[in-house]
Amino acid sequence: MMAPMDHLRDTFHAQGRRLTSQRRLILGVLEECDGHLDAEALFVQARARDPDISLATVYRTLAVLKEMGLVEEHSLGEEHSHYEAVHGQPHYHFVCRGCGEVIEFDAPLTREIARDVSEQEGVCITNVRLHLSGYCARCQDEMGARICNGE
Amino acid sequence: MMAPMDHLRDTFHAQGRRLTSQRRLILGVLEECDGHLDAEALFVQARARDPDISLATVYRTLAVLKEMGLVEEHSLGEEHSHYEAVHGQPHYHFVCRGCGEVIEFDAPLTREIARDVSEQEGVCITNVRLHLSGYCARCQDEMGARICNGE
DNA sequence: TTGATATTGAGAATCATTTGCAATAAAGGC
DNA sequence: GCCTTTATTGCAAATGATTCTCAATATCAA
Repeated sequence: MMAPMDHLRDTFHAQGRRLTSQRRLILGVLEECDGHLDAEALFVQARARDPDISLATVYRTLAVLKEMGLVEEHSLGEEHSHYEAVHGQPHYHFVCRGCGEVIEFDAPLTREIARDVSEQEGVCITNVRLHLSGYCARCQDEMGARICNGE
Repeated sequence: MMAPMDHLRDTFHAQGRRLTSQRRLILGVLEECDGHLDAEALFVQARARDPDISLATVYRTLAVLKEMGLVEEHSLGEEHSHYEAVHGQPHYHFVCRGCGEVIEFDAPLTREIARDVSEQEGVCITNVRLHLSGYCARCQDEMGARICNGE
């Protein structure tokens, strides 16, 4: 049971890669739980459906998917990386320092910034990452709405 | 030989911390070579002046300085962290994927973005990180100015 | 000077991620 | 379908960055 024309397989073949059940699975998990999973969480999810899959394969597959542009890697919480299936619109992240919640948003102004920097510095920009952190509404309540402007 | 009023010492004492020769040294190195050193490079520089200093101390000191707001940590090249002494103006980074050069710039528009997101999502933002990557002018020349909009 | 304790150096420990290698399984040709 | 080639996998060992343990040391207040 697979799509009439197997895009995915073709995408892989176009680069001399093979579409394996593990790769399909990992990409699938990443698309369903569309949040921002780290390698370990992804591994757990994947292993639920294929008990034999290995963590090394998760990492290797993530590297491949990233190289193919199907997945993005984020260094959100400072520590280890999180991965997310690429869907379309560019978007950025806010991470709550309290509870870790991730909020995605778009900010058209970044394109303007990129253009400015590109002109002023003579560089060409292939990637923009904007990462805000602070406290979400809920966490602000819980702590009495103080804080809000220091670090 | 130290400043008439030893600000630094006071800053440390105000937080129940001690100002040691190692801490002074590390902060010094970080301020002189004002680039973006990683822990290892910093360690090498520091050891040139104090052969007994340990890598663990470098990490510990960086953590302390970061906590005190005297130093910022960046995850520039994806891999390991780089550190930079905080001077004043907020600023962001462009990293060349070719040669690794880091260009700093300011972008007042980020404040606008932060304000927007803050309002729309009800969050409070304590930190903004903007990280551009691409190819610097030199690297573009070397590769024939192609590329410039993929990845 | 002295005592209390924050900090250090050295090395072991940890964590995330990568790699070597033999076994396995896609894709292509028959 | 059956074979062949070789990309991919699983496992375990290796790596690299960072953190921790602990006894020894140095800073600072009294």
